[in-house]
Amino acid sequence: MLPVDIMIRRLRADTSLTEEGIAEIRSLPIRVKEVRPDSIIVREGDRPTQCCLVVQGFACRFKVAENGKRQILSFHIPGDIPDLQSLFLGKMDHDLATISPCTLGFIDHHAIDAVISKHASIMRALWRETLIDASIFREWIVNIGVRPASSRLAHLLVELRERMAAVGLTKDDVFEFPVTQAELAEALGLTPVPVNRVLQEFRAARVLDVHKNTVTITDHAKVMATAGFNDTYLHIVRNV
Amino acid sequence: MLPVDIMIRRLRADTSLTEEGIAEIRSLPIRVKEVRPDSIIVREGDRPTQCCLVVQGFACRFKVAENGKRQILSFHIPGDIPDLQSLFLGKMDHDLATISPCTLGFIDHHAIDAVISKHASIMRALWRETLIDASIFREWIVNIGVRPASSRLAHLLVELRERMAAVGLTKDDVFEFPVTQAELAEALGLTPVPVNRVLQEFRAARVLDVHKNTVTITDHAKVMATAGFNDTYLHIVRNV
DNA sequence: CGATTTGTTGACTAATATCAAACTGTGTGG
DNA sequence: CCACACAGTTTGATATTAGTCAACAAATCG
Repeated sequence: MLPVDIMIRRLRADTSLTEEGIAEIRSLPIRVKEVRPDSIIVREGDRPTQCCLVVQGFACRFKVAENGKRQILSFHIPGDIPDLQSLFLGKMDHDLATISPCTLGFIDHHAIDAVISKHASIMRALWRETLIDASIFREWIVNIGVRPASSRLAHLLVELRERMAAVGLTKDDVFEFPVTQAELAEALGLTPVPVNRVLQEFRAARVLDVHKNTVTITDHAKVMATAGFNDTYLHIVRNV
Repeated sequence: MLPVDIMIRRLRADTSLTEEGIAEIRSLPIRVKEVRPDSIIVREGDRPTQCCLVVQGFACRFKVAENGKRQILSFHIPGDIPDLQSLFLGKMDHDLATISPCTLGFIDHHAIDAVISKHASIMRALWRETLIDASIFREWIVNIGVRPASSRLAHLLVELRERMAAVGLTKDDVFEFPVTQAELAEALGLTPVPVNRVLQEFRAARVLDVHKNTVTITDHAKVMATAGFNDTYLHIVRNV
């Protein structure tokens, strides 16, 4: 599979994308790079001239607050373009980093500019991606704002399951998740101790298991109920 | 001032917007409506065919979680188009409501579609607005995730001050803020009791005062420090 | 195989939530 | 103009959740 294929697999969910548009995306020049885990890709304050496509592996965006605490803002899986917003927001307001070893594809802003000017269907599909990105942030605000620790964790894991499934990266209810408990804590507005305790409860109750970089959802109904999960916010279009 | 002027005042911050584009925006058909406080404008699950411009007053977006708790996702001030995302995300994933009495302007999706297809500069300016919206969500995740109650409150109020200032709605360090303590709590992932206590501390320390729908920032330096505020995420372009 | 990171555990603390009541201010109708 | 109603704010007491600290165990990596 070519690097660009994962991007197309994602964008195809947007039915307004034409075959001509897809062909155009295929012609985008992408510089592929292998990157070690825990490497910073773009830093707060940078003015990127390119966007980064996650081809393989996990990445995340984060901010470090004035009190030194790090907040993870999002996890990114293959098919995501986590810094697409840099196309129109000159300066990065947060960092982008790898979590696991990653294959990344870099696409110049001016190349993207050229295809969106030429093909309204691509413009729409990419704009839509940034809107879904925002929708996920909203759900994270709800998650951190009003849900107790166990629901937060369940919600995050179900969200990842759904997003991984949408690009074909799940096997039933098992998916790769190379994220430490400390990172989970930073994403959920918790500390590692309660994260560990909730994970153990889930394991003991045979609800789900996070082990060896892999999430296994055992009791699907229970996880969804604990999470209070409603997938509307992911705006996933199922091609029926 | 025409309803559309507040929108233009906002979009002018985006320097890529041409005079021709501004003329085009002026020609957009806008249906103006006066709306009572605490009215729902669009509901989760709706499929809007129009966008809503806040001309006067305060609005907010929120979600109600499965446990019945309401999380306010954003506050909206004149010049904002809080449901602009509905242009490309068919179904609303949250509610939009007024907080104070509001003047709202409704613009049909197809009218917006028409101007963005015709004028790339308008497309960019509007896309950019949705990206700033997302950037503010990110900062809210940080705010709720890692900051203590007093910083959260200070941060929210400074953000509003900056955004109000950007559309000329502040008078020195005083601005209108018709939001109850209970609503503040819902926006900050807190409950009304600690919100009240923090506000009293700020008042006693002559740092800031929230009274009669008005925020008065008394000790600017102290508020900024307490908030750990860095305005990068607002992506405000100052026309020097 | 030792070094380092990650996960686990227990005891204790701190922050915020919860509950319930009282108070204040504002607007309304008699 | 006053009494009342109502929304919003303030207060105190207590409960609960999650944080902190520190030590150890297990897994992973060169």
